Amino acid sequence: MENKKEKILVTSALLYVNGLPHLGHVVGCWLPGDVFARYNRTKGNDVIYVSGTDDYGTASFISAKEVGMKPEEFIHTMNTKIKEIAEKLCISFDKFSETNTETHKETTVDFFNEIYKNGYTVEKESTMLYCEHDKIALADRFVYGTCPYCGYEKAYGDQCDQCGKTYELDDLKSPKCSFCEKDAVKKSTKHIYVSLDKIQPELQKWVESKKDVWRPHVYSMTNKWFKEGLKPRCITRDIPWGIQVPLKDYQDKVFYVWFDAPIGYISITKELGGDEMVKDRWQNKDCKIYNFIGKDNIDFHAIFFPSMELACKKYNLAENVVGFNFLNFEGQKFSKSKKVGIFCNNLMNSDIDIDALRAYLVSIFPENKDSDFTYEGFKLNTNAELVGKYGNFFNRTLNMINKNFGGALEIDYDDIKNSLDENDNEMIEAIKTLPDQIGELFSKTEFRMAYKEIMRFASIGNTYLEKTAPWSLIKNGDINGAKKVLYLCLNMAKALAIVASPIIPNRTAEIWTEQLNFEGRPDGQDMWEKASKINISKSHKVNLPKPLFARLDDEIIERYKQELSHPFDIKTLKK
RNA sequence: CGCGAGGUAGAGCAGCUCGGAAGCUCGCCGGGCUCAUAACCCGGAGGUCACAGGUUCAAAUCCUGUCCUCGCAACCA
Repeated sequence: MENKKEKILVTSALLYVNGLPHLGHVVGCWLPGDVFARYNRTKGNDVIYVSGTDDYGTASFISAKEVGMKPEEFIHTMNTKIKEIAEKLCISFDKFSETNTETHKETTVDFFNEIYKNGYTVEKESTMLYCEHDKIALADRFVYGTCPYCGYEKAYGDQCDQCGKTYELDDLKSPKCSFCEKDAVKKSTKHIYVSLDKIQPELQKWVESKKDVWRPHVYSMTNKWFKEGLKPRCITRDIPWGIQVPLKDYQDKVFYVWFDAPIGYISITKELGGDEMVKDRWQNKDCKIYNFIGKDNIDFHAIFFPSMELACKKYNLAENVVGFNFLNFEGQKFSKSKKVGIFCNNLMNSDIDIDALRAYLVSIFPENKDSDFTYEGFKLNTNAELVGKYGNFFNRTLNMINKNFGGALEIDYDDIKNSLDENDNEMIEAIKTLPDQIGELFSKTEFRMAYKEIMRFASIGNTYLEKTAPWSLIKNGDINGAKKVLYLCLNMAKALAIVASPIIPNRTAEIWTEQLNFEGRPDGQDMWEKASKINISKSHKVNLPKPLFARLDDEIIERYKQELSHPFDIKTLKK
C-alpha cells in the first residue's frame, strides 16, 4: 500500500518576544512540530515547517522602553536569542522568522482588506482608558484602581483580587496606568470588529468535520464557544506598536496582536518561498496544515483565526489543530519568579545531551493531559531506555560483528532464508511490520506511543539476542548460525536508527555514518520505507561501536538542576 | 450547582473514543546469560481499576449520583 506523497505545512505557535522560552513551549509546540515534520520528511512527504516570534503587543512595547531600546531593536535582540535556542534544540524549522517584517505587514493588510471588502467588519464606538504619558490604551491587566465594591486600591481593570468581584472597566474608580502609575484618562474611540456571529455557521461546519481528527479536549473546548454563540470581536488597539490599520480615521490604531500573529504563518511561508509557496501551501486543497499549539492557544487556532480565514476567503483552514496540554515541573507549575522549571537560555552553555532531553520530553508529551517533568524521570529514561535498551542493542550487535567477523558478515538474506527458525521469523516479522506501525503513530501525532513502540522494538532485538545467543553459537562452532542472527540484528539496527530519527536526530545520524557505515542520513527524504527492508549487502562492513548515550548519575543530575533553573531576565539587556 | 483536569499494584503512568480474561516503566523477590555503558533476558509477589447504583451475556471502559485531589491574580505555553 504505497501512499502518495503528501504536501504538509507544519506550524508551531509564534512565541511572544517578551521573554525566552522555557521547556513548556518546547514540549507543547516546537518539539512535537519538529518530530512530526522530521517524520514526514523521512516518510517522503513534502513538508515545510515554519514558526517565528510575535513581535507586537503592549508588553513588548513596554519592555523595550524598560531596557532603553527601540521596540525594533528589542524584538530583534530577543528574536535572535530565541532562534539560537531553537537551533540548539535541533528544531528543524525551514523558516523561523518574525512578524515585524514588510512581508508580514503587506500580508496582514491584504488579509484585512479582504475581510473588509467581504463585509465581515463592523465599526463600534467604545470608551477606553488611555495613558497620556505612555501613549497607549490600557487593557484590563495594565490598569489598576479602586474597586467599586470593596474599595481595594489595587484592583485590576475588570476584577478585584480582594473581593473577587468582576465589573466593567468603566466602573473602576480613579484608574491608573500600571506602567507609570499616572492617572489614566477615559477616551471615546472607534474600533473595528470582525463579525464572528455571521461566520459561525460555516465555522461550526468545519469544526464538526474535525470531530475524529482533533484531540477530544481540543474539540470540546472549541464547541463550548458555539453554545454561547460567537460575538463580534475587536481587532484594533490604540497603541503605537503594531501594524497600522489601513483605513481613514484609524491612522493612530494598530491591529490587535492576535489578529496579525496567526497571519504570520502565512507571511513566513511567503518569506520562505514567495507567492508561489503560499499558493502551494495555503491555497491548494491538497496541502494539509498542522498547527502545533499549547492549550492556551486553542481558542485562537480553532475559533478566531479560522473565522478570519473564512471571512477572508483566500486561505485554507487547518487539517489538525494539535493542542497540547501543559507541562509541570517536579509537581509544580513552571514559574519564573519562583525559579521552578528549566529555562532554555541556560541550555546554550550546558553540556546536557539534547537528544536525551528530546527523548525524555517525547516520552512525557502532555498529549491528553498535563504531565510532569522530573529529573528522576529524565535520568531513568536515559539510563534504562536509551542506554540500556536502545543504545545497548547497537553496541552488542556491532561489537560481535567486529570482534568475530572483522566487521563484515559476507552474507545476505538469500543465504539465510532457508534456515530460519521460529525466533528468526519473529525477528523478521518485527522488522517488516513495526516501522509502519510506528510511522502510523507519528502521523496520528501520537508521539508518546510511538516512542514507547520504538523502545519495545529495541527490546525485541535484545530478547532475540538472548534467545539465540550468538556468542554461544560461535563458541560451539556454528559460525553460519551466528552470522544469520547478526545479519538480522544488523538489519534491525538499521531500522531502529531510521524510526528513532525524528526524536533523536543527532545520535541516529551519528550511528548511521560512524558505526553502521551507511551513506546519507537515517532521516533523509524517503528513508522510512527502507527501515522495513532486510537488504543489507553481502560486503557491507560496519565500524567499531561506541556508546551512543552516556549514563547519568546523581552528580550530573544535581549539576543540571543548578545550571538550568535560572530564568532569563530582560533587565540584563538594559543599556 | 464557576471552569477545567484527575482518582488503575509501593511509586510514576498507559488503557477508557469503538465494552469481551487488568498492562508498561521503576522498585522488590528468585533465576539465567556474560556479546554489551554493573548493561541484557526470563519468572514471581503485589490491584475489590475512588465509592455507590444502573445498562449489558459481559464494564476500568457506557449512564446516573457521591466523595476526594490538583490548576484557574501576575511572570508563564
